[in-house]
Parts: sequence; C-alpha cells; structure tokens
Amino acid sequence: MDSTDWALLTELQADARLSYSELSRRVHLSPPAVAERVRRLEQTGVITGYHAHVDRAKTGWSVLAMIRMSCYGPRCVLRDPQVAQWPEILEIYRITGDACSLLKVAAGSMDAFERVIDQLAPYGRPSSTMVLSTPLNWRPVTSADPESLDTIEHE
Amino acid sequence: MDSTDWALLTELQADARLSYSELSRRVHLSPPAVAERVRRLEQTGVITGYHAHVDRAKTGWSVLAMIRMSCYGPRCVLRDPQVAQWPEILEIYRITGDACSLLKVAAGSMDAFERVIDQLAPYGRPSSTMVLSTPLNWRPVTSADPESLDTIEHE
DNA sequence: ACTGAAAAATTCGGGGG
DNA sequence: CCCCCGAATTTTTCAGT
Repeated sequence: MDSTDWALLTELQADARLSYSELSRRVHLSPPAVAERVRRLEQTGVITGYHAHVDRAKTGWSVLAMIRMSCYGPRCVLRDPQVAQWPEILEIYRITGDACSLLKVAAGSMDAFERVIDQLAPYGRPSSTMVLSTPLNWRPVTSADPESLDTIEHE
Repeated sequence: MDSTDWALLTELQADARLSYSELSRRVHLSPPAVAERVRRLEQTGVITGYHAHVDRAKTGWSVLAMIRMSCYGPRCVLRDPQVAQWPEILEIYRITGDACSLLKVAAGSMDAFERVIDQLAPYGRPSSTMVLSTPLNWRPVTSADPESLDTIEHE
C-alpha cells in the first residue's frame, strides 16, 4: 500500500468505471502496471467491490429510516439470515448499548414502512427514527492518518 | 424504466466495472443500445455514481460508530459544511426525534475516536454507539415493488 | 435498436532496471 | 519484484439504416 495504490483507490472510489488507460495517465504508470496493482488490491480484499449507486427516491423508495432493534434473545434479527434478504433492509449493524442492532430501512411509503415494522416486531421491539434528508450519503476512504485528527485535515 | 433498465441497474450495482459488451450479452441487447441506456440512467440521475468500495479495517479505519448529535441550535453540525469534509465523517443524516442528526463515523483507534468526539462536542451533545460488526454492509436497490411486502419477496 | 468499420483499451508475452 | 514495451484480441464509439 504505497502512495500509488492510494491514488488508485482514490480514483476508483470517485469513479469505478475509469479505464486502466485513464488510470495510468492519472497515476503516471503504464496500463499493465495499473491493471496488476488494481487486481492485487482486489485479491487482497482492500477493494471489496465496484457498485453503481442508485437514487432511491427516483426508483420509488422515498422513505428512509433507522430502526434500533431490542430483540427477544434467541429470536434476534441477527440470528435470522432471512432478514438480511429483505429488499427493504439496506444495512444491518450489531451495536453496543440497549439495542442489539441498528437497521437502515427503505420503503415506498409510510404505509409500506408500517408493514416493515410489523414484520420486524416478532423479533423484538423496534424503535424507529425517520431520515428527513441525507446531507452526506457516502464518503470515500481516505489516506489521511486514521490516528491523527489535525485541524489541517479538516481545512 | 423498463425491465431492461432494471436488469442493467442490477448488473451495475453488483459490478460497476462490467463492460458494455458484457452487459449487452447479459441483457440481450447490442453494445450501443446498452451504452445509450446507461448514459440515460446517468443523466436522469437514477445512477448517481460508480464507486469502488474499500475495506475500512484493512486500511486502518478499524473503529466504526454511530453518533446522534443533539445540537445547540445555530451551532448545529448540519449548518457547518466543514463537518461533512472531515475524513472521519462517513455519512450524515438529518433525523426526527430528540437528536437533530445521526453521524456514521470511522477512526483508527479508540484514542482517535475520542478526539473526534471532542471535535464534535462544540456543536452539541454527542451520543455514541459503537458498531461491533456489520452483518449487512450494503444492499442494491431492487425492482421489488416498494409498496408491497409480500412474504414471497422475502423467501 | 442493429450493423459495420475505425479508434481505443485490454491483455499477453518478453525483456530491462 | 516491479515496471515498460509492443503485438494480438477485445471493446468502444460513431456513422448510416
């Protein structure tokens, strides 16, 4: 993981469809060298995938919510692999605190969202918070030192 | 947005680096037809971008947390565009409830995480929840009816 | 939306620092 | 080991239909 690898990660996080040729121009390396580095980043698991991001509101999923689940022991959502398959469940986090998990959930309407809650209720007590807007949707991993928090980094 | 567009969205969400040729084979269309459809999905904002996903733990950002911010009115984190620039802040949601926002935050260690909390404190009272693990990191947008919640969808 | 040709990118093999 | 070069193959793009 040298600075060239980081440059490639930065470019591919910003635009995953860049060609090896274009990448080679941006990091000042030959296309085969770029291809080899990228494949190594994929194989070592640094790059976990390349994904098109889709506007959920434009595709009918206009309701977004965070649901903290306080589960009934063995019936926990974390123990049922089926829950992770529901199209409404976008992300699942196991967390510290009173609740055992936090779910990011999408639905087409409040009516549909209510039905998701009803489906979750058998697993535990759901506590919902609606998302009004998303000022920051996603941030790429940066090469900034994860240990430091210089104000310079934030300028 | 017909079924071919949805097929393209499904493929590109699973692998954003698929070539138009490969896509054309999968959706049974010619490469130029695929290219035109994809460009239309980009221009209408259905596809918001293509992003390489990077393993945060493998790149030094091993600590992940959710922070609910109860802000001091005008000093709210939502009002300071600088906060969205911090490399530690991954996502920002404006939410309903007691807190005004929910932040997804990464750091290299608990020490570094503590410094993030200190940086956030001037904006309001932060309430942190640590993420122990992430059983589901990301789910693609599906063509499932956002209004329905058939058990069939979940089988 | 398809065809077909030109331009560009990818992928090999082989060799150098 | 990592990188570059150059040729063969594949892909992209653009014209016309």
